[in-house]
Amino acid sequence: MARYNVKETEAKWQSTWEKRQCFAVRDFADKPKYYVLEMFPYPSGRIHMGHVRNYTLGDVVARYKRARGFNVLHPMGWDAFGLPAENAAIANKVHPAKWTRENIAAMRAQLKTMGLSYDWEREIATCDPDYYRHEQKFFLDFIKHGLAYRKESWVNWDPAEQTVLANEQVIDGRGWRSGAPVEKRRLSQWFLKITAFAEELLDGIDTLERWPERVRLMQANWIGRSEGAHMTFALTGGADLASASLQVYSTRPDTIFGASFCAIAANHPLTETLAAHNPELQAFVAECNRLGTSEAALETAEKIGFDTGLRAVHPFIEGHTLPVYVANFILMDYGTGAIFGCPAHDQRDLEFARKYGLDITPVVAPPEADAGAVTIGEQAYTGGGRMINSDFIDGMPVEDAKSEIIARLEQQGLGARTVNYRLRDWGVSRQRYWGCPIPIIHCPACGIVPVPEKDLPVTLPEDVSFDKPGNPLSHHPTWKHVDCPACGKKAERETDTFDTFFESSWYFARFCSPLADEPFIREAADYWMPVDQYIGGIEHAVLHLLYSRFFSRALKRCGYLKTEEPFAGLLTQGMVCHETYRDEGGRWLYPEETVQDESGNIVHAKTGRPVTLGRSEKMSKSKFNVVDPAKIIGSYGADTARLFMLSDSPPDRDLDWTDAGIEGAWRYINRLWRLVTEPALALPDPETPKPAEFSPAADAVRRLTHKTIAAVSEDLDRFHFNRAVARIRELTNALEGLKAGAGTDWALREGLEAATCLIGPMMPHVAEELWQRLGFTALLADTPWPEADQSLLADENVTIAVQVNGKLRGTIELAKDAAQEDAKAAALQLPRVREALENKPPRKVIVVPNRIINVVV
RNA sequence: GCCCCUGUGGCGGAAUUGGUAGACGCGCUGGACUCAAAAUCCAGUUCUCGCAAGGGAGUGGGAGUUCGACUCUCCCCGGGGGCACCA
Repeated sequence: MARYNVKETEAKWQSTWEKRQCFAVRDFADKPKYYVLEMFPYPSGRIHMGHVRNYTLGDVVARYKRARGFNVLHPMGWDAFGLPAENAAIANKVHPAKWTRENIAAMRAQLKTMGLSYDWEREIATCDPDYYRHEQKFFLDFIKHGLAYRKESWVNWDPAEQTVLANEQVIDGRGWRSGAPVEKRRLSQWFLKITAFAEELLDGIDTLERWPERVRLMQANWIGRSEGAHMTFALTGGADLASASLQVYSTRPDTIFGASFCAIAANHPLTETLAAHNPELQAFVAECNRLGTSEAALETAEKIGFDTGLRAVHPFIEGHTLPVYVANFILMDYGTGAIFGCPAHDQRDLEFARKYGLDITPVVAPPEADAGAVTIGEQAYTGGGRMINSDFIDGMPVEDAKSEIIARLEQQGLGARTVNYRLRDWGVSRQRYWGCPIPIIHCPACGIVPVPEKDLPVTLPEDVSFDKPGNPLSHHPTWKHVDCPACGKKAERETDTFDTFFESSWYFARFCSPLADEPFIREAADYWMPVDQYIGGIEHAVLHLLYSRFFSRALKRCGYLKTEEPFAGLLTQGMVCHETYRDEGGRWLYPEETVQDESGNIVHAKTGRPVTLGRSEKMSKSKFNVVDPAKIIGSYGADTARLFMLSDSPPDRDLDWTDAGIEGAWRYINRLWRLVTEPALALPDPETPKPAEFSPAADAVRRLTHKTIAAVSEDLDRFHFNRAVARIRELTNALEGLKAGAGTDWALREGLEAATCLIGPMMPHVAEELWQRLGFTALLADTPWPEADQSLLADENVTIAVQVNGKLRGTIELAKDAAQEDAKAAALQLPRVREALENKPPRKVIVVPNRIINVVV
């Protein structure tokens, strides 16, 4: 029999599935719906191993659920706007649209070689005006509903990408893609009011039971809810500011009697007012801006302040005022950008107070401390206890004191209980060409004028030049010049485009009706949403996943959808890693550049110089450790790559790529192939009736077959793909060992059918081929999942472990559910148990039915 | 600094949730087939003492609960990740 021909077989079944439209899905059916989605790719031009892993996981789920009788939606599309297209345009003089289209075509072809069960009729690309015109409409709706607004503010400017970034896109003070240190700039920008849903987004996390705990935690931390109070201090000391007041936010209003100063941010409005005629303060503010808030800067930066000369009036101590500083450690965009400092109970305030010689008054006595002898050394005390030195709240526990202070503030009209969030609104303006144009016109007379709906979409001009730095849209000779829709006079288009996360925040809902004129066909969206299982990388734990949760709520408020949580289940896959090599100078080397010398050391192939084998790291071009999926699929086939991706690690853990692992997967495919095409026993026809008798060996194999069906089903339900593979291999091993005997040929056939069905979602091509060779005319892709025969799941006999004092001393075979007394007697008869007992009766015998017996001597 | 995850053979990983630790795979060792190699097949493979039968140790380290702990509790150590002048 011929060797398994991968190329021919995989191509054959891919075209058969396509011809028969096996995976085209219709809205609505008697069957329950199941929507499985993998995070759609950016069309970089080539798939990488991360894609292979992601789409393999999704495809196993899709094919499995389909076999289990679900109406499965499994679509694919392209997150097609983004900076790499513009960079390619600058570097290679190719238009971003052309570059993107070509990349999509190349990647689609590559994905098709993987044998993925997508409904390609639902394919979408976000750079298509038929896609992005809808988000222009959404944006106009958001403005109407108060969910989008424009404001001038300090923003994160990425000097490398020449654009603004959202807070979520700044990692350790650097741009998330460029890695360039982010600068602060003051710009007028569009924002989406994600903060309007802060509470809902936080509460909603509790309903996401099928999300990984750590993603839920990361989102909760990002939203960052805290409870405290706003309080207002009257200001004195500045002639023209006599009537002004200062609002601060504190989570510790209870410590107000320990307050010794107030501090405001360098970019606080009050600071700006004061600095207007104060060059010294201007210099100080410049210094603060220069230092920035990057991690490195913060670790070394000293807390510095500038005494404004203003005094803040203490709300509860008659005649007492506090100095007001501008301080570098106060953030304008958290709380109110102003605080009162209580040095005894806040580490930052303590450091600041020490530097400027301010009072340090303890007002909380730790539970174990003597109230009279509380002193503060190097560490501020942030724990609980009872209030001291605090007038009317003396003696109260901290929590009661908070309530009491807030009550008094409210009585006096000086403050209120407040919930504060770390979350800030999502800045969506980008100074880039390759994105969705923001449908706004700036009119000198009318101001900001939304593009009327009848004029949508605002499409990107094709004839752009990337010769000049900056946004080609602003350089375009005609595009931005329009008449104001309101007054008809000359006006200018907004030249900013949306953050590309805008596109990925709703594509999952678009897949429900991808060709519709309107954004969503309501019935289709209501039927398919939410996504039952979403699969992708952990790197989007906050960014994309939080934006999408917000977007669903915003679209609901605007009347488009009813779903609040777009993703009911989330699987975050681990990275694909590969070993790395470096030469003596620490430069990365390709694995091919290294060889083993006679003594087994790894050396440079050309120079013979020593090479160090680094740890396995995420595949990346810069580390020279990338393996191209196209090469693997080309030589071993998609099934091999898929099996390896599934069998070596659980999906949420990092996966180590090894050539040996791929070889192992390839070997297994060939074993299975031989087992079906050259069986040791002649296989009966599919319709052959079940024999009346089975030899013990045949019976054992049948039991294993049905146990495997049950166990693999459960494994797939829980995404334990590596265990599922192990179990199917176990079954294969047993089938290989089957010798002639009563009913063995029938049992072999039954086992082979089961193994083929069970491995089908993971290795669809070879399974489809084997299914045909087993004599079936229907496609495996259309075949229902096998059912385990319940009567074969339970064993007749069980092996019971026998321990003496917790140590294994032997096993006994007994009928299942044998009487405890019999089991005990049998255990005590074991020679090694009798030895241990030395003719004395045991002190105690613990019998766990069908499992273990422990004799205590 | 705070929060989370994680630690099991030479390696990736299993272990019915407190009941025979190491399934399955990789690698390695020996053997068969072959002129030879590849492929394939068979046997073995946690460590340690022993010719063997068998004994001892063993899930990062230490204590504890239990007849029995990879699993539960407490302390410590290593690795990874998230957040971070957040008032």
